[in-house]
Amino acid sequence: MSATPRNTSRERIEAREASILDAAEGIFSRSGFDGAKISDIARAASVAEGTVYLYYKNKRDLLAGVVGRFWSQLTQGAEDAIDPQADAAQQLEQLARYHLQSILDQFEVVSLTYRARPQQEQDLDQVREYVRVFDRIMQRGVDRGELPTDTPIGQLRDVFFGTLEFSARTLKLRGQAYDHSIVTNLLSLMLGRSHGDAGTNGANNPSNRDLMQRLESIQEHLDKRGAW
Amino acid sequence: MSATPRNTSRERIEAREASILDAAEGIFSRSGFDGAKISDIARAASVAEGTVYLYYKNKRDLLAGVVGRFWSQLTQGAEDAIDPQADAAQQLEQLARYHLQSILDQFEVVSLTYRARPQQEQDLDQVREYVRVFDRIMQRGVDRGELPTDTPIGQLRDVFFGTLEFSARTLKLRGQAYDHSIVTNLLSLMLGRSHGDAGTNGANNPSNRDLMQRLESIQEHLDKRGAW
DNA sequence: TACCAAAATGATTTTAGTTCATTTAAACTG
DNA sequence: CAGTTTAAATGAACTAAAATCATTTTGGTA
Repeated sequence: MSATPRNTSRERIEAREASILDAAEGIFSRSGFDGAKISDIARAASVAEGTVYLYYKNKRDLLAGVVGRFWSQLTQGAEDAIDPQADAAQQLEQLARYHLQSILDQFEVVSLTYRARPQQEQDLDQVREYVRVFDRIMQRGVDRGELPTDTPIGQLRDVFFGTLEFSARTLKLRGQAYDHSIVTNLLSLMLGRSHGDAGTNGANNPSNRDLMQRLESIQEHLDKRGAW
Repeated sequence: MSATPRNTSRERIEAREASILDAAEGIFSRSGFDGAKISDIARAASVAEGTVYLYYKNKRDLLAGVVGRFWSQLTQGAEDAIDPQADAAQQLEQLARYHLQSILDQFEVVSLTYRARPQQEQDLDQVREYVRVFDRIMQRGVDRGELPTDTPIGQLRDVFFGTLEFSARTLKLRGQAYDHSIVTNLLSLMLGRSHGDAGTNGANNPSNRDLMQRLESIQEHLDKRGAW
């Protein structure tokens, strides 16, 4: 036996790292960064305190590991949640629902993201990768002609994620649960009106597009429910 | 003389408290919460370490003081930046410009806000007060008929502040400065194309307004019946 | 079985937040 | 103004927790 031991060994090590991450995620989420003690995390992971430092060079780094894994998993989940056949608007709605639901479910971990930050920029790599899911949807929409060619993807990205995150905070603060109207309203803002530089007020009437979009979404909902 | 000594005494104490806050703001901004040492802050404020604890019961509380002062000052500045005579759209633009500029200028302090959070909710009082500046503008706009009566102020608040904050992060990340197009695009999203410096706001097509109002009343009707 | 290298351990060291007995300064009184 | 009281400030000492490292254990290999 030559390959198997190497494998099992690596598997064992990876399992141990994962169990440390799991423990850290739990303790960090429950107690926050400052409140979490390495000794608690070590105990929860069933390892000695020193062992934690074999895998992560300090507490910050451990937090970065937890946060990084969260965003990686979020990227994976987002790609699963999006129907490749759907058009840009539908995909955007799928992403928005998935995103809002996820950050509500794991609000504490999301909050921890902002602690990992200040200097170390490479901690954000997984966040950047996640954000690219949005960019791809938008770019594809532009390429297919479903969105205007001058769509400011970069700015809309901040509208999209910024709004969803602040909405999630508001919901948490008020002890409220997922609210689909947030997604619907956000999408109608983003897609319902034409964008581009302010000042060049339109040749086409955006209000009409807005109304039409709204009507269609209402009809769609009612059709599904057989409400007529 | 009875009043004067009391006064000077209080002034001296307030000055000392302010100098501790100034020192803390500087050190926290430069080193982050974890990196900042009380000993550094005390030295920067020219007081002994123990003195810091006469004014703030612990490091967290000191951070809350720094963050709270920032938001209070932001509220004051916002009220100064807004022309009471202007209409809702103009005031919103003034607030947006002021807000984006301020959080860019003091990005590190804003970031620290999210560390003060987890449990102690009353730390957010000053943030809530600041947010009310937005709410008042919007409510006044609705009351004056400049905005639709069913304007979802609460949701737009998250769009407004969420977008601006994420935009600021993006700018910081890319080392870019204040970009006015962010504000104009955000406002045209929030208020529709009727906003803008070109002034071609067309005095609101009345038939569209009628249509929209009709739509909203349909939606309201369906909402009551739980048809969604 | 013996050996080696990698992994794990936890007692020890280090660091930084917090406390508190003491000192210093300010305010009040007769 | 001297004496007394009260408040403010100090920094050495204490404490908790992060990080280190000499030692032990484990697992694979010959």
